[in-house]
Amino acid sequence: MRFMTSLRFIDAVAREKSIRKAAEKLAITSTALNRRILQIEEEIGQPLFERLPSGVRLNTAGELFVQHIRAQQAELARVQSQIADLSGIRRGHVRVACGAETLRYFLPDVIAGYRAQYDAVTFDIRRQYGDAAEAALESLETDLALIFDPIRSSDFQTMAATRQSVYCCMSETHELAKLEQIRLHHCIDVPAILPTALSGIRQLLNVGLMRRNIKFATVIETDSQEFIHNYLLSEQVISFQIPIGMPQEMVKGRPVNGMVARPIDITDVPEGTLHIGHLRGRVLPVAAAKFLDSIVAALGSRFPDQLNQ
Amino acid sequence: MRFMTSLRFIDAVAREKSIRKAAEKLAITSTALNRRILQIEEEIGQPLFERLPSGVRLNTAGELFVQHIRAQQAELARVQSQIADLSGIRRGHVRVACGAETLRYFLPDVIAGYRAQYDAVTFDIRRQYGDAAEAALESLETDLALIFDPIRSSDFQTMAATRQSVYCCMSETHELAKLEQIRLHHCIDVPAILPTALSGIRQLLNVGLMRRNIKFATVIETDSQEFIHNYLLSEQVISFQIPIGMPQEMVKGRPVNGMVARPIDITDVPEGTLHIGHLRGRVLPVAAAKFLDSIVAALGSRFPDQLNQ
DNA sequence: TTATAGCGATGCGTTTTTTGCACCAGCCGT
DNA sequence: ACGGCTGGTGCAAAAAACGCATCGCTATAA
Repeated sequence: MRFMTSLRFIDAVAREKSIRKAAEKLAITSTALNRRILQIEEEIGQPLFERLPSGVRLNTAGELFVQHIRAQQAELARVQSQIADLSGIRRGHVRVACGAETLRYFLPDVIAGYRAQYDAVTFDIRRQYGDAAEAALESLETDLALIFDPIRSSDFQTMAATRQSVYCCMSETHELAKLEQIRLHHCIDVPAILPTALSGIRQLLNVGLMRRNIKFATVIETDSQEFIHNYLLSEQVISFQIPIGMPQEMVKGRPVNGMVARPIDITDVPEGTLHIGHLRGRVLPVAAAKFLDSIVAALGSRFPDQLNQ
Repeated sequence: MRFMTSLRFIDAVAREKSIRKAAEKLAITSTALNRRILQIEEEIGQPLFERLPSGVRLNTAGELFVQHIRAQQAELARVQSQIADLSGIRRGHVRVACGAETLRYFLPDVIAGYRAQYDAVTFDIRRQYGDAAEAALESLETDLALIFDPIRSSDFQTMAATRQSVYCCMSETHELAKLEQIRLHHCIDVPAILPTALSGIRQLLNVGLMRRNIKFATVIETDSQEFIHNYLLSEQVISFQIPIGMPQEMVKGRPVNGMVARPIDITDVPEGTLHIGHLRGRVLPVAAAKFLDSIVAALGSRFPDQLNQ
């Protein structure tokens, strides 16, 4: 969009906090970028950036203006999506921020189903922890967020939510696999591989550990679900997951690829809530809104009991 | 604002429904304008205008896009106003649509008082009947509207309102001036000069006339309050006005410049309501918001009893 | 029917704007 | 004091926007 160029440039400089760095990313020279900024500042009537020896920084006016730019970009995307929508072929781009839990099975399924119907829609999927996802919503970098507890910002508007209890995952040959249900005290001194402290699952576990005054024998802490998944097959360790992060067969207690899941007593580890939503007050582009519908529908068919809307 | 040029151009073409006419207004050639439009259409990916032999007309996509442009312009104005505001000197531009009633004494007073404090704020005052004023709000051509009954659109958000009863105005030598209060039947066969049927006052009068089955001896119908005002001194006719359209002395019954006002019994002609407000859901520019405060304050001091907020 | 006037679209030469290169001045950490 | 970084500026080249003349089309009038 030609007429957005100068605005995009300002946004880029605000993000990079440096004209030269932004220029590099934008594939133009710093002089051209510099002059565009000076021109806009002149039109506004006052500077938008503070000039520091090490770069630039938004001043208050710039803060306001950049906020406007981002809102404007999101609005334009929405209108474009709306326009594309009425030509029959649904086009568009949907940006989703989500935790690792939904990334493995749930989102690929939903997206594949959606794209089977509307293949002109493209996606941008970012794995982000709750607070970062909320920040991305507010800066309009993303349209939708799937956040597993907790929600901090009041600007997050939940469109659907489902209660999820924590399961213990392990090789089917693991000792604990013989139990139908796991209590936390079973896990004492059992080697465990845990997600990082930012993860919602980890925070729920911490609640239980604090309550029972138990410590895990944490052998590995990682933010990679991929790694956890693979490591379970290599060593007799336990890990933790919520139903949406597992194949449906596995939730039912049956082994999948040599691994099984056993529910943890919810008196030990409380349930958490997976929230699906967007920035409060925002009108989503058509494609994003329809995709949100798909997510809600998929959630409803997977967890018919726990769904809150 | 440089980056808004193409968007302004499209807005202009949409309004003029003709590229050549719009080009003339914008002081460029039709070819330049035509090419800008073709370029934007290409970027959008589909035409925004239908080409007719007699000009152009927005198609559905164009409708959506122009709507976005106008919202964007209003937003930009708001942000600019907000930015100017934090530099201390309050700058800005306020656009007001109002009926003739408030145009004579009320608005000049309020604006003069406001500008005494903030002389960098400029105004655009348009006299418009209620429905046109509401349309101007919706197309974002105006920020505030002062509408004397009735309000039709649910998109009008009333920020203050005051009840106004109709007065009969005439030369102080007129026979009816001897009465303290006028009943409609007093006016039978008395030559009268009336505002047009679109005026709120006229509509209230019509209610009374219908109810009592009375007809005025309408000698002149005009939309010019100026004319009415001057004509009252030239011939023994009556006219009608609401308190906000008269000097405060006159409302109290005392003659001003050889003219007097007498209240009409409200059982004959019902009271009307003067609404002050803006488009629902809109965030006003700082200057407009502050000016709205001024209006509400002025209304409160003039009509302390009837003010509703 | 032809003639005409008005509309948007297009080719081409000209003007204006934007860009890139080279360089300057200022600040910081070494 | 110095090298390396920052944003800002003069000048020439490249790119975009513009205006003129003209085309094809359609509706209206003669």
